[in-house]
Amino acid sequence: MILSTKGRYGLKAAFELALNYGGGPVSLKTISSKYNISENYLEQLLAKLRKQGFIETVRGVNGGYMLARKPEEITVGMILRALEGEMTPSDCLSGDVCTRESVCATRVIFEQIEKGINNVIDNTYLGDMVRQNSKVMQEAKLL
Amino acid sequence: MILSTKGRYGLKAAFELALNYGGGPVSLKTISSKYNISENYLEQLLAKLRKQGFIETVRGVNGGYMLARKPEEITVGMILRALEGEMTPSDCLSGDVCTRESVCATRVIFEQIEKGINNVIDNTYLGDMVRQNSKVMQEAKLL
DNA sequence: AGTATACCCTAGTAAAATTGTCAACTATTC
DNA sequence: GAATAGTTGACAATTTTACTAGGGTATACT
Repeated sequence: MILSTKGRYGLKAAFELALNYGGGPVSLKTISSKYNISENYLEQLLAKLRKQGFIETVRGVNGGYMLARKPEEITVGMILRALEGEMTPSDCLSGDVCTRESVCATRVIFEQIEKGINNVIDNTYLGDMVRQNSKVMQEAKLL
Repeated sequence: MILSTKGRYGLKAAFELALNYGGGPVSLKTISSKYNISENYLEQLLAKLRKQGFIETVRGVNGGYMLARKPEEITVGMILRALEGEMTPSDCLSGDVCTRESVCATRVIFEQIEKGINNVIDNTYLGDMVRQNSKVMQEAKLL
């Protein structure tokens, strides 16, 4: 599995906040019970997103989490990288040693895989996900 | 890191065998010293590739490993999957539970990431890597 | 003021994955 | 039969993952 629960849970939570964008804070309990994720664990993931400026919090009664920016300004890649670290298939792309000589050919592959992934996650915004979702929900209603 | 050393080392070894395709077996020692990989560890990776029919072995003096098929018939994806298992970003794509309702939107992303990766690894053959490599080596010579 | 709610932060931890190592064994060649 | 080379299974160190536990702090409401 390429993504750990960090990325998967965190993206779900971020999406939930995007769904509720503009409607006040959403509590941890609400999210964790809706997606069936451990409350304390999710809290740690959301803390990471907060420290990196993607979400804001309101403490106290009726408090909770909310996106710090518009859903149209946050990409899936930003969320995943904040939680999982850089999405690179090989450290040989992180500019270390690379003895060249034949290794190069595998390096090219790693670069292409990386591009393939980035192409998706850097071009999809939380706002896109919300739109996509409402479309799916509408279609479901027609059945 | 998306790929563990299994996939990275294994792909390098497979590439080395592709380079030597048609020229008799290559010993474990040769590969492991060239790429600076633990001999015993690489052995386990090559065993996986052998059990899945991608490489063949010759025991005894002058023995070693060789591709079981032409480099033009083996994709990077075959090698990576043999070593790493299915390349999926989320188990929700492996047809388990998926409670629907909003989760769907994240599922769509996971599918797209998967497609992005597969598009690269299933369309690149070891033969392509060999050609790419000889091109790079030629250019290097000109300098 | 007091209490309940909800986020904040740190530490610990069991299980799994990763990344190997070791050693005895079998097959082949010279 | 000695040297080379792959085969196999057991084991082990380290790291990561996925949590759990629990005390602290801010806010709202009565």
